[in-house]
Amino acid sequence: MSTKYDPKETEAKWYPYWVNNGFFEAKPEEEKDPFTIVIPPPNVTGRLHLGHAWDVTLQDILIRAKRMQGYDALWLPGMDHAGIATQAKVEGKLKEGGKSRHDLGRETFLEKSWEWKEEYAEFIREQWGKMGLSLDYSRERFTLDQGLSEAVREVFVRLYEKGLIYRGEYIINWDPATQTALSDIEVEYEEVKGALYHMKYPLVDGEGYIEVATTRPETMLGDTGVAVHPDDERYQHLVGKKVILPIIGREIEIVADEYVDMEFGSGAVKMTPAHDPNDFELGNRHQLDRVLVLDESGVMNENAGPYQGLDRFECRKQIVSDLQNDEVLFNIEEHVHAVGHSERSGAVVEPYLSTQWFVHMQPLADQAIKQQQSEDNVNFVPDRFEKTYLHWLENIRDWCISRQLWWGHRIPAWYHKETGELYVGRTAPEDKENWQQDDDVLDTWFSSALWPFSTMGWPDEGAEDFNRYYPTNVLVTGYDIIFFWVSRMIFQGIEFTERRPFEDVLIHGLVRDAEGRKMSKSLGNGVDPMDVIDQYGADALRFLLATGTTPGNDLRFHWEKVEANWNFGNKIWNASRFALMNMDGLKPEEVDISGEKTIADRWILTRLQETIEHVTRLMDRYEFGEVGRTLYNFIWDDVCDWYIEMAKLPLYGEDEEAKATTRSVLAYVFDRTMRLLHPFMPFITEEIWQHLPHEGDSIVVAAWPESSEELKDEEAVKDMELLKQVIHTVRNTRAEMEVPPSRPIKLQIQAATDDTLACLKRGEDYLDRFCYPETLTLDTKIDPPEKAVSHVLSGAELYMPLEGLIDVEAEVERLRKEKEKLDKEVERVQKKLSNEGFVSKAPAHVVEEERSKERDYIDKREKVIARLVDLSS
RNA sequence: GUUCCGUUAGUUCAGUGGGAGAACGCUUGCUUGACAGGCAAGAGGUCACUGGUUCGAAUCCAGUACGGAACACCA
Repeated sequence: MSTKYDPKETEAKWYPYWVNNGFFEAKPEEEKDPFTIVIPPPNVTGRLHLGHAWDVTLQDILIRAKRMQGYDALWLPGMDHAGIATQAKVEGKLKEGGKSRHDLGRETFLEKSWEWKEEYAEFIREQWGKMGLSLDYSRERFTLDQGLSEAVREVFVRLYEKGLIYRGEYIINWDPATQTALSDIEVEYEEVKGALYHMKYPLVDGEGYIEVATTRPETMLGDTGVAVHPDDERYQHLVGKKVILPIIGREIEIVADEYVDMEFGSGAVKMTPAHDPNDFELGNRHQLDRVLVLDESGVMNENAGPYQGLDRFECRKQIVSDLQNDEVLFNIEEHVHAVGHSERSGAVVEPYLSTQWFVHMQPLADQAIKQQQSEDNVNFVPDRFEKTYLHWLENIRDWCISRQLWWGHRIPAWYHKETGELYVGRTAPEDKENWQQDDDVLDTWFSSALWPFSTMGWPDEGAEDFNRYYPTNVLVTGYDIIFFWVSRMIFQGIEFTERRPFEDVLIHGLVRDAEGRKMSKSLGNGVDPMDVIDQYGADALRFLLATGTTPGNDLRFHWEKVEANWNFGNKIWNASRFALMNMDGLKPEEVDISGEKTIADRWILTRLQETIEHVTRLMDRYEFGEVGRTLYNFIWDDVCDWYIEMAKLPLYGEDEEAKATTRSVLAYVFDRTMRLLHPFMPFITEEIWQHLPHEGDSIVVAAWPESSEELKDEEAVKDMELLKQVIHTVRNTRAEMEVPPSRPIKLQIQAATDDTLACLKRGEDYLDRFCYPETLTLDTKIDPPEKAVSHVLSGAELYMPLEGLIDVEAEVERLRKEKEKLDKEVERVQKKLSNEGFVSKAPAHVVEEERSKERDYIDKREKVIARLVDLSS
């Protein structure tokens, strides 16, 4: 074994071994309770980023721990076809060859898209492998698989038959770049410095004009009315009259509606029912015409009169300039407002009148809210995200689900070629030559909403996996997709399986760069997890991601932190090397810790039991950061810095029996520790575990450690406390007085009681090894030597005669300071204890603790004072 | 505008009603038979501010300031 840990070699070795042996496969036939997680399916568009890496690391930790804890653990992998994103990529590739999807035709384009999918799916699997994920590949799914597509059709048809899916002409969010409709949540609003353009529309009867304002002047071409508030005295006399729309010359009516805010602007609003959702509704109430002035690519159409053929932004410039010349537009005011952009293409989204398919959300949302109020609610971790979720449901709006794309689930609706009759069904009508299927596909999220059950065989409710593994136990995802995905899985799960699709939702944040900025392509500050793995290994990356934060919070990525975690791996590696070198081919059946053990043996075994308990408890509460810290400190501080150093005594000694026991303890402790750490750092723990005396084929399927009361030893813990204190004090004194270990000192320790003396005697060998004394005197009564440095510990006094080195004055000064410190402590404790409220109201054990501190401080102070008297005499 | 989150050591973050913690960085000393990517010993904090509850508040409550997020927006 090399003195440096090389993750590359180790990590490449174990993953194929795990997969080929089927360790990750769920086994429904086994007499175990199932535990299920479905992966949030990544888009097949490309590389996994650090956000994915974080998400899957948390899931892998959970599923590995549960597998070891004896569950039939299923972690189901899969990918999402990602309609818009993938189609855009494939189209981009075609464009390089100077072609559009229309040149290819629907079928050929889909063939190309499937090729893309196969290529990238393999790429993603490779990345999963590098991360070390314990996914059950035998159950891998893709949202466009036959089974999942069947589920999509089933859901569509059932919702349609229930009246919860409808088709109609409404204002939707239109992305002119990708030329498809979007749902409300696929639009991101950004504050933009724009302008408010004030215009005058002249009255038909020539009696002046009415003033209106807009942020999108080009839409005026589609105006079909002007609205004022019915109570607005300025305009009451104008209601019912008509104005002439400049440029177009259309006569449009002034209507009264309570929607209008009298305080804003002039109190009169131009109405563009084909290009604004509010205007659309208001237009319905007043039977206003709907005039579309834009085509699907964002270019002005034939209704735009002289502006036909101009791009929408070009048109805006032009129209502003023209209207200014005509003095229709008389004022331009700076105005900051939120402009919607397509989440995918980044293009400015147009509210656009269009015929689309929608899900009627209210009944589904009501069901989900009701479920959340019941005992079988979804447990959000941290729970504050439940509020986010409920707030969204309570303000639900209908979901536009049709997309003008080819890559996706085609809407199972057919129109009769002659009669135009609509048919919705699981399969095409029998006389399908007379019918034309709807060209559109469904929103990608429509299929991912079914993911927890469509992947398990639903709608076949007799499917084995569906019955065994659904509902799933926990879903892990980022807070940024609660609306997109989590909430939709919940309401669809309730509607179609009558159950919540998962018990818990573990929410994490975003990975940010070292400065706290979001990682983005435009900033170029993204970090590729595969680069991190290449440099430091997957274990280091995983440990960083698992321990970097608390649930729900964002995580900053620092390379230094990855490096620190690599160091941790290296530390484990070297500690294990030490253990293995001393184990000398110990066989599993030879591991025997029943013999007589040293203080260090008993102490480390106690610490191990505490660590097992603590880690197990924290895992169930998803406190991975705390687990990580607990293991880090146990391994580095307790095992490496103390236990290994102490174990060297018997290991390098002559007592074969003691040696054998310590070897066994080493084997025992390392085995349990590797298992506890395995979910976090699967590769290095497997590598080491395989070298240790072990039974079984892999640590992946080894049992989770259980703590044992019999191995806890309070006496050893007490002994260690005192010994560590003594050793620390001596080291400290040596460092301060600049006495190197090579220069032995006389060390005298006076124990306050026989018990303490016995304890020191038990640990004499350790004191000998760690304090480098020339002579070591232990007694209950010691004559303080002259010119010695002294330290008062709880229960013992330490004397180190340092002739020639000690400066009596400095020593007196140090002791004075020590006394002052103790004075303050005594004062503080006594103040607390003299407070009647404290003594009567605080819990008894807290009061007793303070009393015991008081005794200890007073005792120490007396001894310091006595020492001062000695030195000054 | 509503809701939520954050403010703790130089930096990144834990903690959470009973005397402030880790990692990294910094200082000093060590080629101690696993590891110098190591070991040992240190320095470093009015836990943002103001009130309140409590015997006791960094921790709970209210407000303020600053930073961030989500949702909703009046053309």
